[in-house]
Amino acid sequence: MIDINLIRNNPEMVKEKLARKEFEVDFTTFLIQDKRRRELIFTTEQLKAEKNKVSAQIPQMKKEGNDCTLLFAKMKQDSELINDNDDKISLLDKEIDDFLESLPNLPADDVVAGGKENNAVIRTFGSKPQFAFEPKHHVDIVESLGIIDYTRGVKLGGNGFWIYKNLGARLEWAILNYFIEEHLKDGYEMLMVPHILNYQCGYTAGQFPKFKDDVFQLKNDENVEFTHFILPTAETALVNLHRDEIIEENRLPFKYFAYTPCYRKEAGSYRAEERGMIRGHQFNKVEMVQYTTPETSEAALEELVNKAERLVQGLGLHHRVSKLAAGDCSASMIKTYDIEVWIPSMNDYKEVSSASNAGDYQSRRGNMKLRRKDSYKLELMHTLNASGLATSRIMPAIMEQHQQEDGSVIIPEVLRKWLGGLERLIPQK
RNA sequence: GGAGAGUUGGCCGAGUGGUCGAAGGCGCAUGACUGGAAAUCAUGUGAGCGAGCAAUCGCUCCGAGGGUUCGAAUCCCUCAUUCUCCGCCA
Repeated sequence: MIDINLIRNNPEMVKEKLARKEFEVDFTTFLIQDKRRRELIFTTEQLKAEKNKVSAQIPQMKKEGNDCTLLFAKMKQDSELINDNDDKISLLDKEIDDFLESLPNLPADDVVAGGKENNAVIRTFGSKPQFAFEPKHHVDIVESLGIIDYTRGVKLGGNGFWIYKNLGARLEWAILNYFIEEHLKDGYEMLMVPHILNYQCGYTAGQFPKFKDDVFQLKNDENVEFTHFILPTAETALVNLHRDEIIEENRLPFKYFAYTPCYRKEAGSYRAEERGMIRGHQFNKVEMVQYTTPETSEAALEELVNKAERLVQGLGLHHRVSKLAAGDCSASMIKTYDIEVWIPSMNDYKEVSSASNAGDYQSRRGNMKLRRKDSYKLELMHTLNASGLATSRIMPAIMEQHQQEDGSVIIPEVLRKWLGGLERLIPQK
């Protein structure tokens, strides 16, 4: 949610910034409704003040034995008028809220306008591996190594699921261990969170109501709207930890991370080129989240993207970092960096981490505040998140970038301690 | 799944229809006292919304939502949640 006062005071500026996110708005109706709402509140509150005043006199009058019948009749009328007005106000509230929550966050000033085509690569690590042989697709590699079972995954869960088996499961776990260990070194607090979340979590994160059909919804009664869903990313949980809380300024920043599987419907997004584990209904991810003061969130974003990048570097994978154009940032975010790893078979870079600053957008939706040390004033916190990392793109990248002519795959050094020192995966007969 | 008891301000806790945004205590802040601290004393100490340049004023909020009433923290209904006991279970 963006600040309603920004729109009241400077609708043109907000309109211009949203346009950079390729979002067209017209504030005419909103501004009229907002004005009407405030007028209604003003007159209704005057009525209430009068009512309260009279109410306070009633015990005294009764004590003195006065007849209150006429007074009660008038009070009843006033109460009905107040109720009518309150109904009108809540209707306006709802319309205004619906409108406000449909607006994406404003992009940062240093984020360029436009869509995906305006994303800018800001740095690159390593270079595209050159193969003296015909490199294989990761699906063929993992099958020949016997570390992923697609067929049986589909048998159990349907299209979009797979099974890590044997050294595949251990490699996946090693990757996650590696991420966890690095985050602990950096002083991030590890959390294990519920995988089933209530609706409000999706709302605070900025994913609902717009993207509520992208998650697996849970409900026991066909006739009611769902109240819970399976988390699509740990961000949805982590960003709700401090919902409806006030945090003393000097306790910030909070730095958390959590490993969870991520469950997504990914309806209709399948393409042949994304075969394998590039896009599944369930994938593993370690997610980082920070809660900061407004003035430190910029620096926190750089810290997060650097952390994520170091993880990819540690695995020796060629990748690049892009700063997204406004229109390619997700709705809640003011600025986003993507880390994309090179997938030879796709001849393309695929996202392994997205590091974003949500500013106060999520905090406003979730009512998350900080109290200033000196002034005791309340302010909205800033929230940031970054994957660190998703394995579903990392595993293919390792398979393809580290593949050898004999069909084996070199295991990155940093992972070996969790695999009993194993240096390479060998094809099964 | 069944039965019972709770949910009040940063925390503890009183309050069962009327002047209660809410006693009392703790904590915290400021001041006095002190060489300094402790103790003590005094004063202050929630959030949201609306009006106002501001000082300030008004409205709303006692788990959430609805209802009864002139009037609800207090009565009724629904839901959430915590605790205790019983049952079932990985």
